[in-house]
Amino acid sequence: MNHPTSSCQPPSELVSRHARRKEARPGELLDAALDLFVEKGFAATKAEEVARRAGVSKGTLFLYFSSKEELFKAVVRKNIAGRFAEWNAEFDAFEGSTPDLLRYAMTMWWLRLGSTKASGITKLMLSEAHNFPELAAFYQHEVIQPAHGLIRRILQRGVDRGEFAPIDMKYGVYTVLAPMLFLQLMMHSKNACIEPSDASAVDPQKYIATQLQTILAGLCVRPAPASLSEKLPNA
Amino acid sequence: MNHPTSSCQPPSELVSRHARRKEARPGELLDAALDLFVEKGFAATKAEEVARRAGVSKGTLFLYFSSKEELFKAVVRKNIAGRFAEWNAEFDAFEGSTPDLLRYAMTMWWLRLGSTKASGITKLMLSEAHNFPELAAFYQHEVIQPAHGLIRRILQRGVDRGEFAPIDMKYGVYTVLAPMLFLQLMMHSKNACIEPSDASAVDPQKYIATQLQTILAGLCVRPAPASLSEKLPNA
DNA sequence: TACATTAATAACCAATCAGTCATTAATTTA
DNA sequence: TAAATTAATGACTGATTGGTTATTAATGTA
Repeated sequence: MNHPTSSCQPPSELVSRHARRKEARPGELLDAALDLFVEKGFAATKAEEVARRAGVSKGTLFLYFSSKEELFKAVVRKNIAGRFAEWNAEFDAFEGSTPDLLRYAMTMWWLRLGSTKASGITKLMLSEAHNFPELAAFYQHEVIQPAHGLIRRILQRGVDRGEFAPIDMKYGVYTVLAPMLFLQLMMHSKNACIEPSDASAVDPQKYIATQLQTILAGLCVRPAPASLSEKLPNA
Repeated sequence: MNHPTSSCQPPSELVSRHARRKEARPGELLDAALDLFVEKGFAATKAEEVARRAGVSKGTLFLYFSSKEELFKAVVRKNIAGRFAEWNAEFDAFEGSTPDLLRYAMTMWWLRLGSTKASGITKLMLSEAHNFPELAAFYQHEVIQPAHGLIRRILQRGVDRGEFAPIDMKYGVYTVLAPMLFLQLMMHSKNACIEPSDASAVDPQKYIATQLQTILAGLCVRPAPASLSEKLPNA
């Protein structure tokens, strides 16, 4: 009766250190792992530290995840990869114009992923892919490809409906992805190494709005809402 | 007479393993270290591997550099930090218009740094700064601050001469820096994790040219080439 | 040639850390 | 309550690796 099914962090010594909570452990371990992976990277995160943060011993971690790499994959699945199906369905069901769909998609991306801890995974993969080829392959297959596919389908929808000019899809996808990538890197480099220590941060919402404007100006076939890219004559 | 002062890598067993080449060692070690740091990151690069690539034993490495961190600092000094004085002087002596100076600066950056191995240091610092605070501080002081200063002086020159509209310097510096950062990240992420495996690379020269176009359009006070930033009415 | 100097080596040490396993104890079942 | 089950532990192992040091040998000098 007094066993702590609902308390995430056992207050102190009130709860036995051997409390059995089979259902809650994996989720708690995954949350702790996300925190630490994003904060310190994959290689630099110690299994024991993840366990400690989740309130269990290292042995328990390996009871639920067979290795550190499997733990990482589970983190990626829970926070990123596992959501593409839902997003695809959502975008398929979208009724409005494709410019609106793109605006909606980037806004949702920011709210659901970009602004959360999980977006730190991007920076992590960028730098550690080389040292962990199996994780890189997993990430490529479970995240990069679905993401590109999703953006490509949005752009294709615009072309098919005559809203966007026909374009080289490869570059189109990049145009959308690049500012998202940059924003994530800014967010997860607080301490130094991009900004001089006294700089104040960029406002993400404003940055996204500006980028969207530019992207749509480049894509749209319409009266070209202030078509920028065509009239930069000098040099 | 036959002692190998000029051969970088002793061909094979022809040269004694104890060959004494005090002058050449540091340079060779620095080159090997740059290769490996850029390829695998700081933490993942093993001291012994650096030594082996330079053709010496691990002991010899620590004879010339007191620790792995000092080795890294020396690499940064040689390849990046040590060049700012020269660049500052060069830009001070520049005679032409400030748009031309900016074009010149970004082109030179690409030729002398951006396109070289050394540009991989940027990605490395971005991801490992958190785990090595002393290196982060060093890099901040020796690279980030001089770089921002250099760009700021170029922009200020433009403002002072009436070529650029007065701007918030902080944002101006970012506008110049962001595409350089992005290009470096693209270059040093060949394998995966940004591009889907079948994508072909972006052309850096073209990318820089395009970015310069956009940046100058935004900065110049001239016929105000379609002043963008003022007419973004909707949220 | 004998001796001194020092560049270079390789065996070694101590710390770190992913993953294992014998043991403990919470819970269930009889 | 006693036996059986299994969640959880933490001491342990083996591999890795930054850094040290006693030894070796190349070079200079008398």
